[in-house]
Amino acid sequence: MQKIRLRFAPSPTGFIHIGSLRPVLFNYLIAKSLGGKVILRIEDTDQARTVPGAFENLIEILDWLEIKFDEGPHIICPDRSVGSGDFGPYIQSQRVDIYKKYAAQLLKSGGAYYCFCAPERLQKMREDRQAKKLPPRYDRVCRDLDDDEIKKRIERGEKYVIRQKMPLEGEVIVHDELRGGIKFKASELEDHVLIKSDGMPTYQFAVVVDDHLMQISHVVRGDEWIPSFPKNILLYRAFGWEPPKFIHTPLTLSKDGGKLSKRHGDVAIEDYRKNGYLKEALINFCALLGWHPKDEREFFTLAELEKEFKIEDMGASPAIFDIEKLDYFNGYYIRQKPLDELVLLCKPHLEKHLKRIAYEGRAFVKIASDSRRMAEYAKKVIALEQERLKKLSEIGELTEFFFVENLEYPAELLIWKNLPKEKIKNNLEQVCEQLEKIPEENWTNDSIEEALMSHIQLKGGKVGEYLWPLRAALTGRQASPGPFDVAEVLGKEESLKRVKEAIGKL
RNA sequence: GGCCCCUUCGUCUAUCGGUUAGGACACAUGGUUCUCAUCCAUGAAAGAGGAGUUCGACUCUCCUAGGGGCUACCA
Repeated sequence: MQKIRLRFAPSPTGFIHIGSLRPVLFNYLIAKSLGGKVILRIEDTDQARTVPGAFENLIEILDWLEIKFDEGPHIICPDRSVGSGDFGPYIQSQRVDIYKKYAAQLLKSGGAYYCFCAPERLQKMREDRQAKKLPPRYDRVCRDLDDDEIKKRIERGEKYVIRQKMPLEGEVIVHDELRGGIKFKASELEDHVLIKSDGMPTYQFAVVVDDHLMQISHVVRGDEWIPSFPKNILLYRAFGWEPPKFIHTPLTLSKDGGKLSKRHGDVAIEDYRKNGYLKEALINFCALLGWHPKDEREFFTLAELEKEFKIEDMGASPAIFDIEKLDYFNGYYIRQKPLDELVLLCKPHLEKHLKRIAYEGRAFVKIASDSRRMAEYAKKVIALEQERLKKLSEIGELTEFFFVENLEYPAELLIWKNLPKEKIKNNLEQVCEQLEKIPEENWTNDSIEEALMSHIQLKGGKVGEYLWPLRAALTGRQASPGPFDVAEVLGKEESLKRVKEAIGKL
């Protein structure tokens, strides 16, 4: 039986697009669920588009997602997700000799031919044909050059490419695991370039050679490749190779149904990480785009997906990237996080925000400027906001009032349901009195709650008449965690200070 | 223009010829010791259109429409 081997084959042309998450993930999940291997191959045959650092970037982000590869380019750091393997090199620019060898084989068997047409001529030819509403395909002028002429022109130093020789008639039926047979007329196919004039292979040629040599069993790639699918299959046939199974994943579209582009928000996976999305959320969300389990569960960890993923449960229709659902998953996974882990995750975001506050020259509360107690304090603060966080990046803005000393808010914020100012003021004074009575060592949310609630009951007042002004005084906000929790974290001294400030405003 | 892919609530989707068309996000309403959030309950919300096949079609076939992709010596 054939071994299960899948590959992810990105081009190092920049960041990894969020739309590529689906092909990577599905490659990985199919391999894992079938007990196979995943290979990382770098497709850098377009030298002009290759950008420095993109490769490292790629590794870094894949690593972050915890998508590990069994084989791939050897890189220095051994702990990283990419090791090496027996089918290298895994970087296409290092495999040109291999492509040349196979191109020569095809030339000899008549599956390919030399073409000396100048790019300028081709350009013009395409324009002419387009003007005549003809498909702008290569006009095959070099298809039947005789051997002597070819030899002469090569000796003369003319530049050439090698083109694949397509059948002139008949049809090619290719098979996609998701869609079944797809029919193409051979006459619609172009004699496309296999080897460019700089000696580099085109994608079309390199994938076929590499996938065969690397013994890939399933090709999972975006469905933008379907149009060139028959050319790939014809190449396999020309070589007499057995093609792997093909699965074309549907595209991920933007909210308005178009291509996902910068105009609609972030497109790089890296940006999502920067903005406080958890990999768990990204993976869970993405897995459900085009895959669905037999039952109605919807929360899946990577490990669970590795076990449960099935090709049969995949769909072929395109999906819209709905950031609101991603946010929901993100909030869910943030709530699930153990506090210590969450603190670690929030740390860079919080620090960034506090740095900005400091830069603006605003004063911090005592505890926040005490580096010894700060960590413990921040942890308590984060605990209070955990269930309110949708993105890690929100932590700074959300918890600012815990750190800055002078809250700025209008006096009206303290008013609860049109109650007169005097009444609110009086209530806050009562609250203040009650809080004063709680000893420092007994300053916990429970005892604060008990003290205040029994007082309110005694007075026969409505809870909101006391608690809303208290909370507003402590936080300076419309919305926040509850007043007892906030008071406990703030400490007795700071809490009383804020209540008194509020009284002063009224 | 040509070729190809796709089409169930606004969104992600379940249904593999017979269902009150199910779930989730978002939305609305109510409840949970003040607000927000969480959590719970409830509600509104869908088979693009037209022909067939069939006792019966969301499900199969065809046509139309809409959306998307490809059409390079880019991937």
